[in-house]
Amino acid sequence: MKPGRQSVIMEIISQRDIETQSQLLEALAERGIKSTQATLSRDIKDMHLVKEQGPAGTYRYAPSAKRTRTARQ
Amino acid sequence: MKPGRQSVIMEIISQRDIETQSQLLEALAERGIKSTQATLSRDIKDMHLVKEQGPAGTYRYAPSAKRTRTARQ
DNA sequence: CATGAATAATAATTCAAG
DNA sequence: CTTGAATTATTATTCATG
Repeated sequence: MKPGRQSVIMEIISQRDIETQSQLLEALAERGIKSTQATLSRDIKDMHLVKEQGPAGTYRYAPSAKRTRTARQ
Repeated sequence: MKPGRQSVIMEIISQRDIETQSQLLEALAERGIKSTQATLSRDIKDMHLVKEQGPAGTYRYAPSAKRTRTARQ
């Protein structure tokens, strides 16, 4: 289930600002993917996503600049 | 005190891997700068630093790719 | 090896206050 | 407008379990 979920996570964060893992959890649920915060924390680490400061004063998850070639993709 | 502290934070994270704000707090203390976790959290936001996955499986603070021109500096 | 529930650890924010 | 102490919120990890 991991690959599919991670693809959808990418889609979601590219489409709208996600401030917390809870929000991401909800967004996934809306798309029929049920998971837990623990898993999302791991996915975020896997995918090299980072919580950055967005345009507004808010935080949001985004891809890290450096995509290490070490990890697949 | 903010400007000086933030400069030193930049130095520190460019020199060694900092995994947590507590570690950063200690590193600053070593350089004679005393602060608190609350302030570091704010500095990190100000400076657009992000907690990214480092080479090892570990996390570390690093500059975000996008330096918005919106904020000064 | 991926995951969830629970927990521990960490980080963001609130609430004074200078 | 910056900060610290305390608190809340959020995230990482541990400890099973499939």
